[in-house]
Amino acid sequence: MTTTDWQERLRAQGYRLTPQRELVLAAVERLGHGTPDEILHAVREQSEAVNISTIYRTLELLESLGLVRHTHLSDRAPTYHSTTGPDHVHLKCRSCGEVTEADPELFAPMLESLTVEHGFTVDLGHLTVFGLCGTCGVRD
Amino acid sequence: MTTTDWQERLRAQGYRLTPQRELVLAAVERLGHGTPDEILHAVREQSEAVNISTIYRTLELLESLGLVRHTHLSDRAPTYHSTTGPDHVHLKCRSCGEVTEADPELFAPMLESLTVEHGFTVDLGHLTVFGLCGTCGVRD
DNA sequence: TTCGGTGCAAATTTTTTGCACCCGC
DNA sequence: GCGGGTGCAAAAAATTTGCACCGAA
Repeated sequence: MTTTDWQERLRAQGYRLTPQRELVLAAVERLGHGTPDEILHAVREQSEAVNISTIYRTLELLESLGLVRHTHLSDRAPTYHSTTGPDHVHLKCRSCGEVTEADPELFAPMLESLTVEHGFTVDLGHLTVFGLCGTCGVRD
Repeated sequence: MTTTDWQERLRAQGYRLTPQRELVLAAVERLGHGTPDEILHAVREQSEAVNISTIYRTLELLESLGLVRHTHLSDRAPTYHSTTGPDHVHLKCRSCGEVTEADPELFAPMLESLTVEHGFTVDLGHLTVFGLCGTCGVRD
């Protein structure tokens, strides 16, 4: 593979392209979504270790470049996911822990209402909706 | 004030009514919403200190009783709020940090869509929507 | 009197920082 | 070679836990 767009963008802003940065981004894309610690382990499976501090620093950089984003899929840890592919909103089941991705289109009425009622512009990419999935939520 | 409903419910489940538990609940109601640390300081203003471990343990208990709930108003800390008063969804401005409360009614179409499309039952009380408030979001 | 609850301190867990050395450009 | 980037270890934060003592019922 030749130089990609993001790699050029990285350099255009004075940053350097390092193997660690490539590994972390690749790991996030492979995982779908993961916490810093999960990303660390994913990177290790693929190659030699990258230090956890570098994971944190790299995720911060990648997020500032818009290559990854984070949301909170658990009460305790930030979860990063790649911005490659279509936007989506995360649905997290409180019972089984399953994470599904919903079409942002479903949230259009909400965005409209919040704009009209509160002048509020929603950041859908960061949104995670907690609740019960179809399997866990069945009653009677 | 005489014995309230929650106090009886507490005892009905074998728990004891302690001054710490009353202080923590009062602090949460007074603050509107706050992190464990903010609640600790709020309690201290009102009376003698309560240990931070007790704050954590008490919030967990109060949440299991349904007297308080938590959501995530910042990337890092859980924020507790009392369930007294009407339900509401939190809107958090990424720019100025302001937190506003939105009418759950505005989210009805979203709840409906997620039920239909994913069989997903939303927990609105835990929801916090990030974005830009009317003041910060104005462009041009 | 009996346990559940609290304070305290130590242990964990998660994230951030300082700094010497390394390597991309 | 220069200056940003990384590894390492120590520092900070944020929670959790073990345990002896206290006090609500």
